[in-house]
Amino acid sequence: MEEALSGFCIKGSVRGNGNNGSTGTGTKCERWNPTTEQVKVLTDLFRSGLRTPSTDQIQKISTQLSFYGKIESKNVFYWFQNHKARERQKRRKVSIDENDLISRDNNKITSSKEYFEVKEYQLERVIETLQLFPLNSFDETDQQEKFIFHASECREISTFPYRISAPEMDHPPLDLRLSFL
Amino acid sequence: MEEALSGFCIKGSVRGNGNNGSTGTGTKCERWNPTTEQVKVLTDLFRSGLRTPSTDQIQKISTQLSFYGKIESKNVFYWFQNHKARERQKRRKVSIDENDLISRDNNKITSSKEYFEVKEYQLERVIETLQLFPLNSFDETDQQEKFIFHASECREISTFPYRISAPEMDHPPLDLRLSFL
DNA sequence: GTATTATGAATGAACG
DNA sequence: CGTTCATTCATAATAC
Repeated sequence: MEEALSGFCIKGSVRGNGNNGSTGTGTKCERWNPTTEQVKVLTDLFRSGLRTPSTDQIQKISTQLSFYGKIESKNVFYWFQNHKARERQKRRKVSIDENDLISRDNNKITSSKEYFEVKEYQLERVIETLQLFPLNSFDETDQQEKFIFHASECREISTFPYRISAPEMDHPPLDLRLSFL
Repeated sequence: MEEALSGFCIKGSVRGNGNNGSTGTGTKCERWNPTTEQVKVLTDLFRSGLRTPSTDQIQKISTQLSFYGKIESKNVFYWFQNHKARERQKRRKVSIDENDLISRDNNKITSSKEYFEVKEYQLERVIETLQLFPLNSFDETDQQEKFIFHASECREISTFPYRISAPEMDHPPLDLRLSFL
């Protein structure tokens, strides 16, 4: 793969007050580019029910996939994270889109336009072909679906959950003379 | 100060009062997007040893950082939580990726691939005399903001956000027999 | 060559 | 606190 050495990320953070510091670092960060075989294996694993592989699993997968090309554990990690997230995202969108037609009488919403992938079937936990992980590989219980509807937006937490009133003092005296502290 | 070079960041980050005014169901409350300065200050505080700021400190920090842009106490709180957690995670897992490749040939590959490892900024010097705004008298001089500043450019962070602590035996048989492939 | 899409990577927010 | 979710950013790949 040729290197189009032009990849310098510009995180143009435009803000009212923002003054982007110097970002003139042409750091070339190359991201992992999975091979076809790697993607295939990962996809199969995913379809087999693996959603959130453990560290151990990730390492094993990474090791195996390294045979097909350069890869790191983090790539596997991210891959699963993204894949899972995007599947949900897609399902959610479809669901919302079809939300008008659905009737409470039939819970089958297979009329989605993208159900090809969305359906994904309820992977059963019996994947003999993937004996790689004898452990609780598929304990994700993704079907649980977690009804975190969050109002679709984002919860506006007025009082955020931190209550550090306790004299934790896990940090040194910290002179923190920040002129304000 | 030159202006933000990039015209990107289309994410209409209205940093007003969360009033996006998105027509329709646009009740989207965006998440905090720290400015470069804010990140810098927070990073400095963290590097100075602050790990779990008290409520009071959070308040003060937030107040000060609000000068650079919209920010809330909860943002500061979360920032420290995330930063601390991720630092730890990164450190726990380092180069297990190579661990497998380098077979037990007693041949330590140390610079063959991009499987770099942790940046290893073992600072954590707990500077008691921290100054929030390092005008120029910041104690440390070495590890300034080489790579830890992953907010404005290509972050070449190698480690990934999940812990791997398993002593991990060499490399077991690995029954990844995806025969169906 | 430019616009769009797909997706790797990053991180704020929040859960358990 | 460690882990997970959701959203966003950046870029390789691809369409136009």
